[in-house]
Amino acid sequence: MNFKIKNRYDYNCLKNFSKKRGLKSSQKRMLIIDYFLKQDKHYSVDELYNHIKNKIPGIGYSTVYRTLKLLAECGIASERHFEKGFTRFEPIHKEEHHDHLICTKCSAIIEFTNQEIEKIQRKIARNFRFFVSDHKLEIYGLCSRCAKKEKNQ
Amino acid sequence: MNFKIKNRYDYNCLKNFSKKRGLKSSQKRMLIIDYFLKQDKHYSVDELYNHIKNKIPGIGYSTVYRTLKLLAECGIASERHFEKGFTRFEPIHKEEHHDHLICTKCSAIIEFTNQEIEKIQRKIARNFRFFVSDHKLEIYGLCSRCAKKEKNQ
DNA sequence: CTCATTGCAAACGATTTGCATACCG
DNA sequence: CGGTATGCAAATCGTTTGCAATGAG
Repeated sequence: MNFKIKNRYDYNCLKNFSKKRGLKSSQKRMLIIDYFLKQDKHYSVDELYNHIKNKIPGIGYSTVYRTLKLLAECGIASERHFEKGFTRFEPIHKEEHHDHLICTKCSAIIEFTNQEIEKIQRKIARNFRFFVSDHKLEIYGLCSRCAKKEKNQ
Repeated sequence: MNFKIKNRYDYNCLKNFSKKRGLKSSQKRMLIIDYFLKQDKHYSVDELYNHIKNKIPGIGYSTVYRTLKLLAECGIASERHFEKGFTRFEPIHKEEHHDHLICTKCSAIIEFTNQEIEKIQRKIARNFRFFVSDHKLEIYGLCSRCAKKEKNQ
């Protein structure tokens, strides 16, 4: 098949995971993964499904759902529970951890990285003899655009 | 009625909010709020309902649910979406913001506060011209007890 | 051929709501 | 009395799963 995952790391992850689990490959799944990784956004299953159903005719909701879960399981994507009552998936870029600014008005999501915070978090964890596996920093508020609109009213 | 909310601040919040919305007070609601604030834990609706149904005979799930939503709306409690697919509510103590260490094994939740982090967050927000209203820092991993167990196996 | 993948519809669990009744002011 | 609060059951929403048909190795 011609559908290659751009990132070598992700590709190996998936390959190893598939082997371990005895999974087969499939055209549809690869197309979804390809699209998801290329877009590099914070998709809910619903959003991704709606974006993709034109591009992959006859695709089912469960397939998108199952593919995202799969990516989460093999560590290529991570599940996030921002504000509302549903899950968003985002590609993980192993190189560096990032955190989020989330606009409560327009739902824009801005990513940022900050080494100081990483450092402090490690310090805090040490204090509590806590063995860190992951962390999430989410800053909620208004993005510059929405803040401006708010002011002008 | 004899059921007073200990914290003056919370009490005023609720009073103002009720006035604005034309709400009446009710014995059951006050009992729930009282219990919730006194316990000061991270309850899911389900947990709180189960703890409280012995203490308040005939109490309904929706009442607990509606009361927690109400507290969230008037700013006395905040809704958190930790790991799993349900919501937890925690009392907000206006005095100082705190964050969480969450054990992925036993679900223990440890609270902590750290001024440095607050400072850095404000700095980051400024960089993005982001108007912060709230933030959440969650560190996931193993608490000391679970980490020890893990090691011994 | 064997077994994984898929689409569909139906199950599920958490949350939310409609409605008749109970309660508050 | 007029309108809010409550309990119950039923609706809703996102997520999961069973199953028969399809696809991959």
